[in-house]
Amino acid sequence: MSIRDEQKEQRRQLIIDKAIELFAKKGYADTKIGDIAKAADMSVGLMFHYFESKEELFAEIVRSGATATNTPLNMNFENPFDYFEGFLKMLLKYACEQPKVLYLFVIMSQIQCGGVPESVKEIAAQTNQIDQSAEIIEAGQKYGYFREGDPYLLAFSFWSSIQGIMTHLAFNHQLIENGRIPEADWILDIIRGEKR
Amino acid sequence: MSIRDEQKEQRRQLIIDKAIELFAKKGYADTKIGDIAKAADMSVGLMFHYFESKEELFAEIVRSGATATNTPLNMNFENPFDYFEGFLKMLLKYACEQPKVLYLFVIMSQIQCGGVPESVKEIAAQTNQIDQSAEIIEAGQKYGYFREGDPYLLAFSFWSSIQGIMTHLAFNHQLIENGRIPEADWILDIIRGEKR
DNA sequence: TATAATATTGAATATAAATTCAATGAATTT
DNA sequence: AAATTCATTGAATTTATATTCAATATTATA
Repeated sequence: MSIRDEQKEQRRQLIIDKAIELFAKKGYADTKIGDIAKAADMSVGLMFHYFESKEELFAEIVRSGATATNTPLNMNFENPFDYFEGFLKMLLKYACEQPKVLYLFVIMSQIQCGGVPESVKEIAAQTNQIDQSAEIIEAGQKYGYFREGDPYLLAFSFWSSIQGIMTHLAFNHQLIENGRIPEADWILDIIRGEKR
Repeated sequence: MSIRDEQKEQRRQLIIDKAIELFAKKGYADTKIGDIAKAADMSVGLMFHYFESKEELFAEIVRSGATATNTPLNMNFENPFDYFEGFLKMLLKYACEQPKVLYLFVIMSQIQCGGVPESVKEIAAQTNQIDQSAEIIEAGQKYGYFREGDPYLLAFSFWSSIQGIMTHLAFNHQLIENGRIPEADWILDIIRGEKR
């Protein structure tokens, strides 16, 4: 790759990093291209040299967010409850090691909000954690791995709590600066069944 | 009140009702004045005869939402955990009796989203359930009424779950058409301490 | 019925933000 | 160093909506 290509790549990455921070803090609708340009210290017009549109920039971020929030999925588990337990632990570890992941998590949790283009909502819908979790919970309830109740609501509650933690950590960075991974086992009690 | 005043009031209420439904379904940013006008079967221009602006219409709805979601607060309780238990039960009963409350709940949960004017966020901030609950939880943890853990996160999780239920009910009306109030005691386990 | 007040419309205007573009500067290649 | 390609800017354009307004219809009051 030529020097110019490398610099272009770095510049793109700079824009993406600044955009991630702004989108996480203010949401898609309230983050103006001008805000991102200012944060990346360049003119508004130049943004369009690097990205086709605000929507496409956001879409790229959401794609990487979908990957990041699914990363812990590549793991083995004995039973479905252990799967959630392992997922949660890995997620927290991963997020604390790479604070950018925290921002991505916040962004992913905002996608169903107003002002977000339909095309981006579709990207996120493909990796919808809640629906996937609800299926696993429904199947596991028969064996007592999970408590009784509407599987969708249990999954929703579980993921909302994770998002709450992630958002909390994202904007209270001092909580993880010592490298300790926050305690969050209580989240598992939301779904825990009597066999667990 | 004159006939005209009454009709004006009814027309305002019609707009508000249609707007509540649309705001709940699509969010503030994605609901255009034209959408509301169409739903209320009137011209866009006429909307401004009844409401100063889209923002003011929304603000009025949010104000009524703040009242509605706080209504169950007027009650007695023995200890702080019972307070949450009673609140939850009353809320569910109230919401199922008046389905409009469900929409208001959905709207209240969207206010921190992007595209919502600052002035409206401030209205909602005044009745912030999470912060209020966090204080109660923190105080009650000393006596074992609530589980250990970050009080803010516990409160966040508790309220997220309630919002999940409310949203679920709002858009799956058949779940309450038989008049039965849905079972949701598991939400209390999120915050329950060993003394409860 | 005549007059005044209010309701309603559709077209014109305002606004804010994204996007395009022509011109310029800087770097790379020949 | 001349020519070519890419980076950058700031100003002009577009676009999508909210908002205003002059004109008209409807209803209430005298």
